[in-house]
Amino acid sequence: MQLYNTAERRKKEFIPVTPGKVGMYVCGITAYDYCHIGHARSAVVFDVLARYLRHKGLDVTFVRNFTDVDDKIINRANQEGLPSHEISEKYIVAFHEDMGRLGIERASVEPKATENIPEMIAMCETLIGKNMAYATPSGDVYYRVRSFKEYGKLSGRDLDEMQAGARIAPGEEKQDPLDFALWKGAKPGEPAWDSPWGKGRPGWHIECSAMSKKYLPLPLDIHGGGQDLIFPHHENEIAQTEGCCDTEFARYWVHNGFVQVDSEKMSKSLGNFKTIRDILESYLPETLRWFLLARQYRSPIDFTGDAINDAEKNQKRIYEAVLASQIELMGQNKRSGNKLPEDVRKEFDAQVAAFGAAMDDDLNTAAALGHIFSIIRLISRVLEDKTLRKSADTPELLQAFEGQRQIWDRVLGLCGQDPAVFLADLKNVRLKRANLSSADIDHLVAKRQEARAAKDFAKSDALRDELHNMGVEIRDTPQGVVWDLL
RNA sequence: GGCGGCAUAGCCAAGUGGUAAGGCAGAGGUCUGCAAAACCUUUAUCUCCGGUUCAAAUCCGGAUGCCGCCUCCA
Repeated sequence: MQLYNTAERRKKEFIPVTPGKVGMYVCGITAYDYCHIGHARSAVVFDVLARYLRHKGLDVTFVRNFTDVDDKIINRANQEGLPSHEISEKYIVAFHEDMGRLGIERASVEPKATENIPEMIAMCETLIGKNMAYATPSGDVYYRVRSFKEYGKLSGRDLDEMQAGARIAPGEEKQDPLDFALWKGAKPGEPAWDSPWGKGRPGWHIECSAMSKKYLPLPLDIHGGGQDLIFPHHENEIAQTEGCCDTEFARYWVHNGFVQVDSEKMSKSLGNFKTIRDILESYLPETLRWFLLARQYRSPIDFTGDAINDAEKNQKRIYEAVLASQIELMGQNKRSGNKLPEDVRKEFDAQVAAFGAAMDDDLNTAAALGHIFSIIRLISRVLEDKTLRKSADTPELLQAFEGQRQIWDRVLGLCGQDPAVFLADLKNVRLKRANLSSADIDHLVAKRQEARAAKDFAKSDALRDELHNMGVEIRDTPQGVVWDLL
């Protein structure tokens, strides 16, 4: 498959270092708040990448860390008057809850920074020994950026141009404005660990270098994260790991694009943060997942009411088709001797192939979803046509469809639920959103049925209009009346 | 100021050299007491200008607009 490598700014064939095995490291969260939709995107993207590589038969070791010691956590702890580890533990639990609902599989290893302090200290010592880092009198350790010749290669930056804008903040003891902290001497009240430089805590960047090196062989096949991490975080990781180990750090740098909300960047100041749990008050988890996969992972995506509603409509139609197909398969309908037209099966196979080609092309889930829809439409067409539906080989086609559905579930985490359950859940969440009750609607529907039975169409149509104004659509089917939300 | 990205129909969104996937919305049709749902049919020359090529949405140059990173951030 082709994968876009940020370091080279192009797609290239993905070839693991060790045939058949993939080592993948993705920067996880700093646990100081509930996860927002941006975290959800990153998690979904790399979840799908891992699932797809496994689907292709590769043995994937997926490491996703937790940063559980950091300024933001300490600030939060001070605000709430709690120890910092209680804050990080709380939000790690919340992370697992939220991501579990979104169908994110657990990583192979989920290390916490605080459980790998000795490895971080060891890396700092090695770098100091190589004269690539230095300790200061107050117990900080800084990386000497000028000592790493290739600094800037991932993000395409030039040290001399960066120099101009860089400054040393008051209180810092850097030898060069561009140097960054590997280890921070402890301030009173902060969590701290013993080190050769006194009590302190690790800098953010060294965590990922130490944990990736500990749990995976170098070079990593894939290192992932959000686009914002390219600089400085990933650039610094490269400097640390390559400076320390004299080996290439990662073969493929994969970065997901940002999520915007109503065309604006999510930020605390704008107050437009959308947490996963907020969204899941009003939408099903799989709908959010569909929304996030409906665009290529590198593009920015805009979270809007229309966009998430679109995702919901799409899923509804697909699950309805799945339901119809399963009913047909379980039924004992008499089969005619006719075969399906050749082009039906041809089209099915072509769309299945196109799905795989899309996934192989830098995980193009947006195109892949398009092909799912083409298959859905084909299946619906067969089920809609009385002759095609009864064809001798229709069950065979529907079985093949079922097989694909299972692949979509396994690879994308979509379309895998029992359709009746999904559609019932969907109806409930939409009722909740519309602030309507099922019982009230049933009552009006029953009244309309009475009028219809009495052939009082004026009254029955009036009731239907009333329901329509409430946002409820009536459908008269051979099996009786059903209603649905608009 | 430095680095990078994007610009495709009313909306969302694929497509990196050979004459524009898919979805939503819209239009027409089948079905229906009338509807609805479903199904069928249908809706674009790709921001602008110039260049390369037999051939460009796709490559190159320029213009305009939007966005991200450069400080914590998925």
